Amino acid sequence: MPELPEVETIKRQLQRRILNKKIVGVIVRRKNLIKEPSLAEFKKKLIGSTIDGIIRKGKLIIIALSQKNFLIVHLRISGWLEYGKNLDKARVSFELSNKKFLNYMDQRTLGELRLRDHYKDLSFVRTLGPEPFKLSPKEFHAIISKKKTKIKVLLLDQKVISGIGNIYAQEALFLSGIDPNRKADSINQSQASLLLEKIIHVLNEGIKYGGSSVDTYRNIEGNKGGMEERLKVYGRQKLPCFSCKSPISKISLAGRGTCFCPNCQK
DNA sequence: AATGGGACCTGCGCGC
DNA sequence: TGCGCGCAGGTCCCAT
Repeated sequence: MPELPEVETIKRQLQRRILNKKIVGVIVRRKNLIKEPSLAEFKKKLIGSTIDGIIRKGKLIIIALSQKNFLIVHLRISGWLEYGKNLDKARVSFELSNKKFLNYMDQRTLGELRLRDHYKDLSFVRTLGPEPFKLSPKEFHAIISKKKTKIKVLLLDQKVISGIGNIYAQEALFLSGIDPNRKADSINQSQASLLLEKIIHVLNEGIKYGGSSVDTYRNIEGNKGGMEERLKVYGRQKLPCFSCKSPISKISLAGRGTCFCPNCQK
């Protein structure tokens, strides 16, 4: 999915486009994406609501509504939001008061939409770890030095640190010269500081270039991001490392493809 | 506690 | 061309 930079890009565009608009209609083409409440309640409560604010928590988009409830969108792997015409391919479309539509797109339909009175009590939100931007190098080292799992797997654990996904984890490890197989507790303070710095760097680059569109991801205008062409290791298996020219390896860690340079990352 | 596998889904590109 | 396979940005759940 959309990782933190993609979701942040969406959030910023939504703030420009849909703030203060009223929802006047809801078209649900794929019912099982609506996790709560019932489909009828979902539509009934949404229609007539005004969009008061857009919040991002980790990889979640939360749309604050005038009737003191929240539309919580988890894009999972292949979701994105597209603003404009009513799209037939959209899984869910929200009709707005300005005759435009906010379309929930999702090839694999693994995403989740919820309408709730609160979002902070959602278990996924409650257990969300801190975002990298908020951590000091010392705090980050303290967190990872307590874990024996592989560092790459740890970076993907939203309960430990939130916002990082499979692309940016690989990029940050490459930039800090750390082998994704390393046990987290084997990383010393100076390496942890470098890793945190690179995590923040790649996330900020991702935001700056509007996210990575390696596959389905689009921003709300339907355009691709610009970050995918700046990725250093993701998807570059067998190609020469940008730093040392030796071929990039690809392995599987916790069921996720993982590219790295065995020569540069120790 | 850590690890691996499968589940949830659709659709693309590849080799045969 | 058609078909089967592997793979894809996430997360949860279960067994070992």
